[in-house]
Amino acid sequence: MSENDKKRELIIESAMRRFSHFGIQKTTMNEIADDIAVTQPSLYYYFPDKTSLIVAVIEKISNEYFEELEKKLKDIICLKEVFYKIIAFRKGFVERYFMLHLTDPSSDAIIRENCSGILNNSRRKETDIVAGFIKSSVNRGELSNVDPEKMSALFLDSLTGLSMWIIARSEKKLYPGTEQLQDVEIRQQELADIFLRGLKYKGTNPISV
Amino acid sequence: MSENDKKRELIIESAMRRFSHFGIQKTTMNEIADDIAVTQPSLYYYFPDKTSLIVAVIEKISNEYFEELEKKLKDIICLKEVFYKIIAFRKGFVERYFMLHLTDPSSDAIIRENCSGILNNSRRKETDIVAGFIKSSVNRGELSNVDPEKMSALFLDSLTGLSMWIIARSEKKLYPGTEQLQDVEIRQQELADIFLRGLKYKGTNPISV
DNA sequence: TTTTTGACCAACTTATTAAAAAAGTCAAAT
DNA sequence: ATTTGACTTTTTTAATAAGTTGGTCAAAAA
Repeated sequence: MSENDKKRELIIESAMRRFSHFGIQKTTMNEIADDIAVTQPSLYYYFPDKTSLIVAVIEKISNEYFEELEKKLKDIICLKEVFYKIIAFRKGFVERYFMLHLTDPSSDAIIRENCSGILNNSRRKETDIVAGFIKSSVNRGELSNVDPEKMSALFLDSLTGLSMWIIARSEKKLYPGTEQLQDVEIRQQELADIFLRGLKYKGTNPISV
Repeated sequence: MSENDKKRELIIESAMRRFSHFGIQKTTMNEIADDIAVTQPSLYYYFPDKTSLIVAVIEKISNEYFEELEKKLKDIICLKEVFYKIIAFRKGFVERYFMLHLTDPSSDAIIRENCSGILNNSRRKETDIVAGFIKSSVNRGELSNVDPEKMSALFLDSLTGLSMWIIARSEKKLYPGTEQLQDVEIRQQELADIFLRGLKYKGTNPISV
């Protein structure tokens, strides 16, 4: 890694810290420059504008997400364990990066407009990962013959939606409280259980599908 | 119904029309007064302030919701049919009252602050209704022994969350488009199917619960 | 050549205020 | 009991001035 790249990283890391603590709007290029003891114009040597720095940060966060997630899921095959690990991991991620409002409809327009591609890719990637586990489970004969991609997307979107809705319903605060996040995790686990077990029919299926 | 009550109703109906078309903020008491050909002070004879009119409107909408919903669900016992009817009904409801942003975290503060009780009650009531159907289904031996209240709340919250998330992910417009609402319905139906059938295990359950 | 910086400008926010519009009141009329 | 004209108060909106931030550039430093 060249000196140049190192400095770039330093800038991104400082921006990441400030963005995730104060939010993007409340972070100035000068503050980031001060953090790493250079003047503000130096930043513009590495990033043409603030937007591209934001994009770089979101990209790094996305990479970090999958790096850590894949580490967590390594050597796991049990689908229930996979689901629960993802839920727990997402909780930690929300705690860390809530201020970025990455899944929030009322997020900064700048994120929606410049990072939708990254976020869409992330969603697709996570869907693919979970789909892989579902597929394995199907192949092992544990699950009925379902469309892994579709089920995966439905599961993950339902998790995200459930989280959004629970947090939206709670008193609007700057950060979701510990109990709220706890509640989100529990309800998401319940939903995971439904996905795994469903409302099992006894005997033959009385409801035509 | 007294003359007084009739006029009250007239006011509420006009407010309902304007609120659901233009939104609460963009509707003035004068416009409502004009609609029913009285002067603005007359409204204040029936409602002490705008807030109480808003509350009355939300209350009426909530009542209308359950009245129509219970009509739709009358004589239905098949749980799948119940789920699908609710999903279709909610779609129509979102179309009609989207401008009120009743489930939106970025909704008018006035709604959050004054109508949270009504909205919480509505949520509880709908949960109870669905729980009743689930209970019946359990009693008929169609479903395994689940907690109907819990399952009902989980199902409905997941539906709402999924809807929020799909609409949030789409291009932010004034109104969600027809295709988006269509997509929401389809995904919600898929989720309903999961709740009904789950990812069925073949043979004995290999995943400990 | 690569990187950094002081000095600068332009674009965007925030604060302030004035004007307009809305909410809300009340005594008198119906 | 209900409605209204005339009114006051509160809230929004519009305009604009002051300050901040994003962004540029030629020259200096490494």
